[in-house]
Amino acid sequence: MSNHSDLVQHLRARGHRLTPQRRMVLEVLQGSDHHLNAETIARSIARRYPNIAVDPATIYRTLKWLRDADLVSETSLGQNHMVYALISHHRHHHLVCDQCQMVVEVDPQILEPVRNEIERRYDFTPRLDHVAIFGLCNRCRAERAE
Amino acid sequence: MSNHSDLVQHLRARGHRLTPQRRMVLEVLQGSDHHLNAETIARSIARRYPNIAVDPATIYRTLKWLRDADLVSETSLGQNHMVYALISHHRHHHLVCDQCQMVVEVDPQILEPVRNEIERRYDFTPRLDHVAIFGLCNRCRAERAE
DNA sequence: CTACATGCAAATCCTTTGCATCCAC
DNA sequence: GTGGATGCAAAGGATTTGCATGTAG
Repeated sequence: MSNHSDLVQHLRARGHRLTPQRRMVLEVLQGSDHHLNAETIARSIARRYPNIAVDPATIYRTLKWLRDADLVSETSLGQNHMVYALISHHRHHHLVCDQCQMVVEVDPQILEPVRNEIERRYDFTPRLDHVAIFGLCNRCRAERAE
Repeated sequence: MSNHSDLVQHLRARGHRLTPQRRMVLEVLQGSDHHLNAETIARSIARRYPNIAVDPATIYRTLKWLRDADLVSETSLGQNHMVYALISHHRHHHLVCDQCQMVVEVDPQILEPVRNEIERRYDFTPRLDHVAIFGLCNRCRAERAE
């Protein structure tokens, strides 16, 4: 389920109302393969439809609605805002630099051994879909070494 | 370096000024082995010293100062606030159940392979001192299966 | 003494909410 | 037609900042 009409159908089938605003937010999320915050989504819509402005409150309400429908992930990358992405997109984790806030996407495979260990040793099912790992990037590490 | 006077010495040696407020924040952080947010720290101080109130702005400034001195970690656990903890050599990770909030402590060794991979493949130094992994515990998983 | 830390209040940023109006179904 | 969605403005919570005052060194 990755294209627009599939998603629309899925939502309709669950009795959700499909407004132009909701379609536009979905469209932006589908057009991006990385995480977006509410403001970025609003700007994307404004750029694509220069004569339309969707209210921030509506963006936020739409995102919560999509999150509650399990279609969108809501993640904190340690910045002062949440970021959102369609769940149907490939899993990926993030390295976030404590100092310069740079974000690097990480091969999801890297956490598979951890998943297995946690399931085996602790009988716990970890939700490792979007994990943020904080630390220092190479540039900032070098900078500090001085 | 885990007791109060050691920390104080360390900071003094670096030319930092040690005020009563800073000592109190340090004291609270040393008295807790889990992550605290600014408000909780303020309340702890108020409880311990009923006639003193440290301004929130001072708490935040102190925490940034300790973070910049690499004595305290500043982490986002996906809530709307940051949490802080002394960077100690006693690492511990936690499994947190999304449903029943149960918390289990996890062998820190479990993340060592991840640390190595991240350092090797991404030239990034992860700060894996207090990682929270969310998911479902065995009880809640069984409950959902019904 | 002096540079730096504090308290206080106001400002900021992201996000949520109340309410009248609007529109998808 | 009607319940749910929108826009607007105002409220909210966490955090930051400006500035006068206080104090650690």
